[in-house]
Amino acid sequence: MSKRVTINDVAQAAGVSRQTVSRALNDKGEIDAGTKQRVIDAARELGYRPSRFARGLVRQDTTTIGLVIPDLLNPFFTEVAAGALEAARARGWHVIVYDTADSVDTERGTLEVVASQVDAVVGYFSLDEAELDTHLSGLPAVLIGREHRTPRFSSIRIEGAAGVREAVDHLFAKGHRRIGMLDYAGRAEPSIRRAWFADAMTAHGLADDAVGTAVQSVDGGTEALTGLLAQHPSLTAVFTFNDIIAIGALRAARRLGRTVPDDLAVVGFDGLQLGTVVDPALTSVALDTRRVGTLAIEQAGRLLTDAPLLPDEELQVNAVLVVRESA
Amino acid sequence: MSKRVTINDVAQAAGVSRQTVSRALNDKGEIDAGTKQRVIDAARELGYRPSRFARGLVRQDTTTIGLVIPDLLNPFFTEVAAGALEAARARGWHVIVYDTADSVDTERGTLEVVASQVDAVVGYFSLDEAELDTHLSGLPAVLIGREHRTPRFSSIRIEGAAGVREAVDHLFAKGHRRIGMLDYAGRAEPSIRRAWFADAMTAHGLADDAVGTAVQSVDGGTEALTGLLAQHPSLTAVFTFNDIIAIGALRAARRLGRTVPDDLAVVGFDGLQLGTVVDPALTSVALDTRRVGTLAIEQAGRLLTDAPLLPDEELQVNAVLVVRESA
DNA sequence: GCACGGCCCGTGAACGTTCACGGGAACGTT
DNA sequence: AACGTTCCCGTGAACGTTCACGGGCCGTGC
Repeated sequence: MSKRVTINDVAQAAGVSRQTVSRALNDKGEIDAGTKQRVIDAARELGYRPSRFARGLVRQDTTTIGLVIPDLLNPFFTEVAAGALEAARARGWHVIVYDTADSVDTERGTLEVVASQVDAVVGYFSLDEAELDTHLSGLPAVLIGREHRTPRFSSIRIEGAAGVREAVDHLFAKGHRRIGMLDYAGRAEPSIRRAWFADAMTAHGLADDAVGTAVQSVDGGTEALTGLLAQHPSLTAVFTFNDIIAIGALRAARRLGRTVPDDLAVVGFDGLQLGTVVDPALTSVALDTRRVGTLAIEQAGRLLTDAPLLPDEELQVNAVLVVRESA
Repeated sequence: MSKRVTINDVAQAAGVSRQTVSRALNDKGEIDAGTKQRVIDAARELGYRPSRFARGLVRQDTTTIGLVIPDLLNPFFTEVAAGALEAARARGWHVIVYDTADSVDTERGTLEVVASQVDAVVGYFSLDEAELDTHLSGLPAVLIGREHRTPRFSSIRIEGAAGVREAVDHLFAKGHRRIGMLDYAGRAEPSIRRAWFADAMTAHGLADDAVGTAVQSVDGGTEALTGLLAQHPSLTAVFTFNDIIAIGALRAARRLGRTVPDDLAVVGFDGLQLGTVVDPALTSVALDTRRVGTLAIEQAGRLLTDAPLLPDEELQVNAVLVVRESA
């Protein structure tokens, strides 16, 4: 690792001072066209690249955001990340992406280093707020898809009660009376989406007794629906925790000889682009994932400056039913 | 924006010197347990976070890589990005991701700023090497999926001739004689994959005359196959530029009443995970996308240190046929 | 002839942290 | 009593850049 080329090396090579080199390379003006060219040539000749650290130290302008997600290959997080990247690019900000590989330990590890690398952090975290706080040591943070309990944090809420209600309304209107659900198997307690579904069912006076759980994968959805239908053969429709599981359910239905949506209606959650490539296209309670990412970045920006924070009601993304083909 | 809390503020609050604060916060040792705790408390009290710029200036250890891709929502790039993130995490490196939104102007814009933010850059670029060079001003760079012409750059090659040959062999063995192709419509000249296909076809003495082009989307694939089959109804198999287009082709076949693979075999390229969620699962000439990302990061690391670069033959990812259900 | 303004360039200082070094106090050893 | 060790802590310097300021030179106007 040879010695670094500094601005002084360029200055010496061009026969001028530091400041003149700085002026030439930053289009500052107050410099003769001839010497400017001479400096530029010298810089290129020596392979000079300014140190981002030295530059960042004196001008406090560049902002870098950390984006922490459990798994970039999960299409939901991909879409959120894309939204965040777009919003950041519009502001000229930089985004360092951390994939925690669905591991709590990896999450801890990244949190440890993220605090010293970015100006604010945004993302999906699984740790509780107390531990987050100790790891982040005061770093501004925006939690996505999860309520914050302490004023220490800010968060982007996902509100799906109305959307799920819409979905059940839709199924009910189509004549469905036996509707099951495939919940997420990853946590101990039932999900909030499960609660939304229960509310919508009881609102219609329907029995809410056919519920299975699926792990987070297409295969998980396939297995889960197969099991659920074995237990409850009379089901004519099923609502799933998310689109990935729904796509697995689609496959299970086909393998069981049930055509969708005639023999079995399927409604997912998230509204991923992925739902449009399968056949039949997936009906889903859709989230504006791009907006989730955008909001998170926006709020992070507010935290970074003295600008007023986004009001609570804007920090919410509402899911709406998108009817495609599967229901 | 209130004044920044510096290490001196903490030192003053704790009644010690800079250095002692530094020792306490970095677990350096040579410090009394009591004062260490006192410093930590004072730091937390004041909300002190060390400046990454000042720190980076003096210890030259943290490395940051820029990853430039045209579109994170394109599953191929998502997988490459995931591979790169994983490799970077294993090394303790940070990755700033830039999505150029499939726009050459955006690519120019990011190249302009990327040089001053990262230690090396890796990714898919559409600009020619000359322009890349002027924008990057000496920044180490690894080009993915594209040959480098000048020693200025390094690159990761994608070699698919053998894999495509495998695919055609497979189709031939299954009795297919009329095999078409859907090439990429985005560029003026035919793609290299088109050439690989042509070679494989002539090797079997088959006519290579049924070729259409598709834009980069599922819908594009659907339209393109519909058109191709209208022109060449006798086709019994089709090879596509990539999996996205293939999935569109799958849908077109179904709409035309052709069951896959019996009435029409479909073979894609890339081997995306996405190909396993559609039905029938997509047979594809598969790339190890994770390895593409990993290699790029590895080579970037070599460029950054004095370690010897990866030999040419290792900088290549070979596609192999993965037979699933569609052919 | 002199003052003044514009153009071009250089010098000290500052940004906030870590490194290298030195030094005092307490303790034990001879 | 003198000396060496260990433990703990502080001070100058350095990292590489930009900012604020000052100053020389040349041309212009009165």
